[in-house]
Amino acid sequence: MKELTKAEEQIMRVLWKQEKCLVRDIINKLPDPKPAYNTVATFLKILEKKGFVDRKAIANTYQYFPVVEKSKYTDQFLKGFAEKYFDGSLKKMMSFFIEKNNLDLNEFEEIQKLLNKKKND
Amino acid sequence: MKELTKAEEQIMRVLWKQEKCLVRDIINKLPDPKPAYNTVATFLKILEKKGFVDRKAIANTYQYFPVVEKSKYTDQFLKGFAEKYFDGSLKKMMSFFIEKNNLDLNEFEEIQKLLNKKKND
DNA sequence: GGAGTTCTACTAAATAATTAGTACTGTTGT
DNA sequence: ACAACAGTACTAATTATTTAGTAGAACTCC
Repeated sequence: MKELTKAEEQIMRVLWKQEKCLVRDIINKLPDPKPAYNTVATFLKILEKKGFVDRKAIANTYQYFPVVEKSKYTDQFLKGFAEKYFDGSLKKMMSFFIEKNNLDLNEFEEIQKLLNKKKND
Repeated sequence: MKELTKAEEQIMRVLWKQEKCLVRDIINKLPDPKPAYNTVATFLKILEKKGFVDRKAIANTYQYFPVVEKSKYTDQFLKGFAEKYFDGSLKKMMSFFIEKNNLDLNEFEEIQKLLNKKKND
């Protein structure tokens, strides 16, 4: 799976949220200043070539939709990040979160519950 | 704090590991194909301007060292990532790890221990 | 049935990131 | 003192990324 550049990523994030979109829909979801229609169309073409999106002819236009799942992308990305910054250890990365970021008590407990559940699988 | 581009990041990672380096040391640590001396020197200049590194005259050359801590950078980076992909919720991001990645039993327990310790602070 | 509108394909301009050359400065060993 | 070497500053070439224009196809609605 290739990497996404920043602009490509922004469009993928819209697509992941909406599941399927016309070019116009994507523009509407993007923050101001809105890019030109063709700018978005160009990125969709790039993303299609990279294998991140596909499209379906519908009425007199195309509907675009993600081919790579968001969770697959984030998973790979975070693993890559752990590789680079935490000796490839997800445990170290999680420990870093726990140490560094103040989760509130509820959140701690929810995570613990989840851990217990997982542990018994 | 600014963002690092890929090439800049690679140099920072050497610097974070070594703490202080001459240009030559950095080149030695980089994987083949090794970049030209001047390539590295250029990036160090950029990084200096961006406020990520500083340098000290030593003997007849300069010694470079990081000014931004690695943990500060990763922390900010991961928060930004959580922002974009997990509605800003670190808890969601951690849950994602737990669901997705198979930590082994030991790792689970270590994380739990850490959580307990933190909870009682 | 043609003026206006909407979309696509193709292309290209603008900007950012990456890589390294050249010229100069100072150091070293003889 | 000076040839050979190492480092630095300045500059420039190359490539990747971002942005959007232009031309043409197709539909739309008097």
